[in-house]
Amino acid sequence: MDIVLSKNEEDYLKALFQITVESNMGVAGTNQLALNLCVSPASVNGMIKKLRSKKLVKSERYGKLEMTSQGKTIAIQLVRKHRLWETFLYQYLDFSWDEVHEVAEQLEHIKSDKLIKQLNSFLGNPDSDPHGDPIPDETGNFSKKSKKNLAQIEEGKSCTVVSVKDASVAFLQMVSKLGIGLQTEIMVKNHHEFDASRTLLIGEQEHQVSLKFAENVFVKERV
Amino acid sequence: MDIVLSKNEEDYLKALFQITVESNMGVAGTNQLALNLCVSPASVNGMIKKLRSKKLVKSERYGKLEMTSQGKTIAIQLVRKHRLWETFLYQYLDFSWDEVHEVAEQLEHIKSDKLIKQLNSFLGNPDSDPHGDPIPDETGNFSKKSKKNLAQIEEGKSCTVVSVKDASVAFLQMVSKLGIGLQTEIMVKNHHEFDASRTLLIGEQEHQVSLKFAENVFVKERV
DNA sequence: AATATTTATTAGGCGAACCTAACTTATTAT
DNA sequence: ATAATAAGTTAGGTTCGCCTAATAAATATT
Repeated sequence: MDIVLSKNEEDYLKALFQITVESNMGVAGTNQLALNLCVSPASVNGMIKKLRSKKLVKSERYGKLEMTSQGKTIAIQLVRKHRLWETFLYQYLDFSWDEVHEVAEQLEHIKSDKLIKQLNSFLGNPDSDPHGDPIPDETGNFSKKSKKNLAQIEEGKSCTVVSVKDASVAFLQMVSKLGIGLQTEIMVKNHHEFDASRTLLIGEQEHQVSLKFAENVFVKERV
Repeated sequence: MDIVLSKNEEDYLKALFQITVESNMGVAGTNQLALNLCVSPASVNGMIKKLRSKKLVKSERYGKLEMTSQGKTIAIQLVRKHRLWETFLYQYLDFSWDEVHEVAEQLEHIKSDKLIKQLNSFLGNPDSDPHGDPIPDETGNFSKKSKKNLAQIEEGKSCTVVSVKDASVAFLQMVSKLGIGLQTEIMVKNHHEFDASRTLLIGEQEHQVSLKFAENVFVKERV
């Protein structure tokens, strides 16, 4: 019943899942996956052949790659493990936002159902990781995405910066000039009707930012 | 500076360390190691060749296997990681005494110095694992062995059973008849001068056991 | 000392996962 | 429609860790 996959097989499934979800047609190409995994297209081809025979990927020769529901289930559980571990590292072991990923990448391959079940309850059934990304439950359901952009935060509420959209140098310069970094706490004082701009309270300082700016900053609401 | 070893190389070092320590001459044979790792002598030979070239094992062709101090250091750090993880699983994730090993066997191969440093402080710098075995510190020092046999426990002190010596059926039957199992708490009420026998308080019941019996039960002192 | 036995090593192969180079099929542009 | 480009596949080769079978060295026995 319980299929045992190698670390590599798992990595392929996870990457494939990510790509297929992003390309919202649920498909991906060989080269795309190769690029993502820093591996040659030939290697991908071989692995896909194997995953196909294990009924985790469905696709015909020369056709686009698509995952079976079983393949997706496995990938989602890997995401779950990854994000639970990130949460643990962040909350209990004093890892910073940007350090968690690398270690979680290793931890997610540990094989033990009990481990992940217990880790989950130890963490109090969290529904999002330190980056604000949602943690799917045991059955694979992502509740609601708890990662929001700054523009979605209501007046009077506070939030913590978890990431910024990869954007122009100008944007990043502006970000740092405002004193915004990862973990920065921001209180949204006002929404202004006229131009949808926002007044933010960052530390002791008030700043006025445009809607466009706010949409490029990702935050996690304070609970 | 920091040598990166494969999971297999690490497993060989750990097993070799265990064997060489047990054979208190600090040496081991190829076949012995092969037996321990459930692998053919030929495989061991190949790996030893590699470890030798990495200066982790010192031994000449056809000679007994011996570890270099660097090899030992690495092995001890693996033991440290293993036991810290066991402690974590046991104390925080509700794993039982006999479930921890298998998962710790996987977790000990995670590469991250910070992880183990933080895990250690999270656990409060423990000096022994749930089996009562000592946890070496960052520099590789085993403080004192905190695993004791029941006969070493002073009058009036309490302890918890962590293991029993592999022994005769008769002994094991006696153990279970007294209501002793893993995790059982035992209070040592008296040492009797006459025959060195002990009076134990197990739960509500008092029992009289011989010195020989007490020496075959391993316990961890209550802190 | 000569032989037998145990222990260590080499030789030759297999599977997983990687690579490069060459090829085929599909798509796009002229 | 045909040629050029992009995308997917195959072939042949590498490394790592494993195997079995055959050999060489060390140790034990007569």
